[in-house]
Amino acid sequence: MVKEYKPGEIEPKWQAKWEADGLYNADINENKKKFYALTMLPYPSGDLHIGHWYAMAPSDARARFKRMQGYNVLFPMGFDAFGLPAENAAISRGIHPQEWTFDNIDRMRVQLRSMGAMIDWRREAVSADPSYYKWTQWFFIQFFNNDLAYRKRSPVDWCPQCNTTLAREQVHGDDRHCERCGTQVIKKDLEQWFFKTTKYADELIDFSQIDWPDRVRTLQTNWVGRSEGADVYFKTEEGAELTVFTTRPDTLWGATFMVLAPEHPLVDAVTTAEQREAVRNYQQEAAGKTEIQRAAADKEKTGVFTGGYAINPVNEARIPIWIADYVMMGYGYGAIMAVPAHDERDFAFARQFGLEIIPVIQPEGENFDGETMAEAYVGPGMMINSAQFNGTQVTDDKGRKNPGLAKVIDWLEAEELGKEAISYKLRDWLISRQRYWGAPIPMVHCAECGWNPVPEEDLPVLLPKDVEWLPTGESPLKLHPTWKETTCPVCGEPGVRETDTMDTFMCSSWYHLRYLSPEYSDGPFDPREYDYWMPVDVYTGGIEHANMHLIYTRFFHKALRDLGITEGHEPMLQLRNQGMVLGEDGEKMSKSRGNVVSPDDLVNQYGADTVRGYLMFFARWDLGGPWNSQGIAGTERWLNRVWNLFTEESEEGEVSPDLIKSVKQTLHAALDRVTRDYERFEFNTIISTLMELLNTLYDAWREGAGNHPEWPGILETYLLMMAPAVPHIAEELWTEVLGKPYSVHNQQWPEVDPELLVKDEITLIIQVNGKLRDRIDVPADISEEEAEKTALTSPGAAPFLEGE
RNA sequence: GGGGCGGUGGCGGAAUUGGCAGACGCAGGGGACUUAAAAUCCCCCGGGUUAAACCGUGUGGGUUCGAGUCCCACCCGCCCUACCA
Repeated sequence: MVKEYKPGEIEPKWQAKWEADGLYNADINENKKKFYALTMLPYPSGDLHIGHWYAMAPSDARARFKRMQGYNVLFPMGFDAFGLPAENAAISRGIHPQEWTFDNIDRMRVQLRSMGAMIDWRREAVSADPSYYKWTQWFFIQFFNNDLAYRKRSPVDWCPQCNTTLAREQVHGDDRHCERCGTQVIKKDLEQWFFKTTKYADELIDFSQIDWPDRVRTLQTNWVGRSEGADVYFKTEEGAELTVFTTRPDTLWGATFMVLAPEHPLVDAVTTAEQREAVRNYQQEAAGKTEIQRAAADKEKTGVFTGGYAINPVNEARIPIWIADYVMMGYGYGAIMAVPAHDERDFAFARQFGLEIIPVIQPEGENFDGETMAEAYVGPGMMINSAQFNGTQVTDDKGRKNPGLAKVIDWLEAEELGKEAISYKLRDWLISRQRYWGAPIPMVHCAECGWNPVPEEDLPVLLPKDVEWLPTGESPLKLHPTWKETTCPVCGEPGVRETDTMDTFMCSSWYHLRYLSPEYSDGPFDPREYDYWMPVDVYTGGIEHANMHLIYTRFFHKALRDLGITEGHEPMLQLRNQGMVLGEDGEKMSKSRGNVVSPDDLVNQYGADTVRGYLMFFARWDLGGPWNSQGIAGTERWLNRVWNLFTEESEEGEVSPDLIKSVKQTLHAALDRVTRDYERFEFNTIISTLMELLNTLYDAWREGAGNHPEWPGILETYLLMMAPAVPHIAEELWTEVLGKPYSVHNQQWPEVDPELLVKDEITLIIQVNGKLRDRIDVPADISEEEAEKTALTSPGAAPFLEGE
């Protein structure tokens, strides 16, 4: 009955059967524990990439493992279908974005099916579908009605290539480039829609309820950038209020000048006639160069004196006001008190322009002199030159945890000169995009009534199909002759639609909810499904979204919770990130480099199971690494050998009970390890353990173990252990070769027999002074004295024991 | 400047968390089978030695009977972030 292993035949066969049987349909079942395994949905950019497989296939294997453990597992899939590449294709190739997108989705669905994943396709959701974006718009309106969305004019990042604004998170690198096209962004002053993500800043850095990687927690914590300190109310000499934020209120007495961001609104007022020209020039220079050079790392400090003065509220000192581009309008108040003695940047600035330096913190054994200090002192010490606070000790701690700081803050509050304050780097989320292929922002502007949301019964606000594509890349929505004309939902007079669309991260912030009930029309999701499936138990995907999608979706959930739409504080309990598959040359895969590995070709050549197995095996999943096209042969050989072991006639011979026992011990040790490794996302050692175990089984089989009555049971357990990783071959061998009832994927994950984990013989490792001298097999229940005696008399160790 | 991750054979990587370093696989070498090749199977595969000793997990110290693993100091690579007051 020797059949050849032909993945090209068995894989499509089982995929079709599983689908026809609805094997992986996940329905509410109150008698079973649910498990929501979510993997990040792809953007339909063309073909499925090996990176998609790398992310999804091991996630699928783990979801299957959970299913075999008895969970009711939901493993859905969908498409993040709005976005700029579709529009670029439209401009360059004259294809409508919708056509381009949905054609790609059709192709990717086929490719995804070839993976043999346990996707419940009934739950597929596509964000560009009107039945989906209706609810994206609905969420916008909920936010607007509850003071979480607002419109504001502000300087925003603008990509001249993509012709749109970007969220702060989408601007990368030293040179402030657009994350998509790499073009340097410029600042534009525009009226845009924002979400109040900052309202949740503190909650977003609280990870106490979720099991997320340290790396992501750190990234998000840094991104939110919480600083504790105080606001201090300075005044200009003319009496205008000029508040600053500082983390070091203890150094207030050492403030010898003040620096405003060049764009600060008070600059004009404080600038004197003599300085006006210099200030203007500097402002223009700063605005022109913007971000690019302002961010340059080791840049020399530049700045201009305004001619104006501020009064330090703690000692009435009259200090000069400068403007300099090292102070950013976007953080704090865009104004700082400069304490050159205790801040490196202020120190550099003071030395550059010959400004006064007054030390106010002194560690023991030091005697600072502002004239001669070589660098700013930022450590702890005792307050000096600080009036009634002289002698107060300040530590390294931040905020009120630092007793010295707390004392100063209390005093500032008592005297009404300032107050405790917390500042964040996190900005509100800018969601307006000047693009066509996105969910229209469902707002109407009326000269009388201002901005108002489209009534719920008029949702969705549909994208018009008949649009013209201009090579300038300007949004065709804005240029459409009639689309924006409507009536004001409040007064009924003519109104104008918002022609901007929403950032696609808005769509992906809630797709895990749409999966629950993609057909549901009474709300964004069916509450019954929500109650059963949410929260997501494990979320897998790339780490590149740490400061974007993964912050947005947490914000979204918390905001919806406060609106009574969702429950619980977090959408995803556990997060695990895979690494990246690089090209064979060690570089990032790209068409231009010609180092792209196509999963379709690999599936044609080796079959999906081999590709899945190799993706789990070839690197640590969380690290990834360069593709090695030779290495896949090892996985191919493994599956061939598995096939042969199951299909070849047994060798002649009797086998000893000892051998069978030792095989079973190896089997259960492997089972123990594979079970543990699935829990830990350590996929590479799952495959290597299975390979190792196969080698053991083959050796035993050659000695005649195949004739032993326990042999079939051993093979069954081996198949069950393989099933999550390589589902097709496991099914074929289970159903067709072993003749067991369909389906292997409905079987229980085997239990480890603890008795088989106990070895009856162990190898005694004999070390003398830490060096290996001998190894002797002894019974596992050997007594301590016996072991000691064996060790001391061992032939290997004896020569090294002389003279001890 | 700040933060994170990492450094183990020719390569990807193991090492049950302080106890046999290099599992498993790739590549390589040798052999069997074959007219031949492929496939398959067997053996070898860190350095060193006839064999041992000995050396060996980025470097230098330390703790320990014993360190890839813990502590201190440093070097290198990659990624993120950045004049954040």
